[in-house]
Amino acid sequence: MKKIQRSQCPLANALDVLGDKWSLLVIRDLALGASTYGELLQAPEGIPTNLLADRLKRLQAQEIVEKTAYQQRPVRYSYSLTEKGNGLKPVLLELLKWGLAYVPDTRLPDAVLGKINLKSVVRNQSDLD
Amino acid sequence: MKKIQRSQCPLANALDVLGDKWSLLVIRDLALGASTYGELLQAPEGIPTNLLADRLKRLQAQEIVEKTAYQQRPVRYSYSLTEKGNGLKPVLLELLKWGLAYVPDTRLPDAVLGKINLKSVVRNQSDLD
DNA sequence: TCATGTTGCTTGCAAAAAGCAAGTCATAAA
DNA sequence: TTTATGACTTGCTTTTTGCAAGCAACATGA
Repeated sequence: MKKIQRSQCPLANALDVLGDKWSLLVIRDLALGASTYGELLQAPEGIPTNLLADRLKRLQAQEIVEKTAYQQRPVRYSYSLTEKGNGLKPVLLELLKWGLAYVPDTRLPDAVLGKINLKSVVRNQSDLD
Repeated sequence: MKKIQRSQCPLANALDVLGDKWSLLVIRDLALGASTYGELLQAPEGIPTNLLADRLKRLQAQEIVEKTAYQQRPVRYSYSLTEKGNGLKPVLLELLKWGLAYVPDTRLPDAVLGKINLKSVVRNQSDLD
């Protein structure tokens, strides 16, 4: 069932996993502290529930996201980024900076401003921690 | 027919433009020196010609790419990155570094190695190890 | 002049993915 | 017993993707 890779280019391979409109938004929300399925559904972009389920499966298969049951009866799950997932934070930050710089009518919500260190315009892995 | 934006998040807006499997690959090739339609078609990933035409149109509409006729009789066109398009290079670099660091069986072709600031790639790659 | 080739696309169509609404299942609380 | 919540799944329509062809404007060679 595994697809063969389009090329050995690391960028093409990254896009095979992340090249859609939702995956990086899910990763954004996990990076900003969301952890349950319900919280991820609350994102302002309104991801359809079947797509959220699909993306979480794919991201788990890629070991970018992990799922753990944090309680039993009733069982409740929490999602979080793996180390590989955390490795995407510099990507999120560069895309964010590009959007802010070049796409009109974009801004960071105040709630997010507190979590990101935009002063360090240089990429810094701990910016989104 | 301009779509309304999903949210004001700069990341979401960036993904509305770039969130697919081909756009950033086209931008990669332009950044690496490709300039004609035919050259862009030669990318190892094998982009279908109708999708290349579509992506070039969309990227021009977003002012990420510009098209100029560099000769008449016969008319020949060259594509290049605008300043907005060049602003995506840090994004390409971070995605590339992530792919190199975390996706198995990826590598940079020798032809590309000469064109990229290898120091920054290597330095950050070791940070991720 | 005619056949052939090259560049830069467009068109048609089947298959895959996205998007929307509704349904399901295991509890838990009222 | 009814209602509610979390975490999804299913069904169906619309949109996008991915081939394969086709086409127009020249250029070149016989």
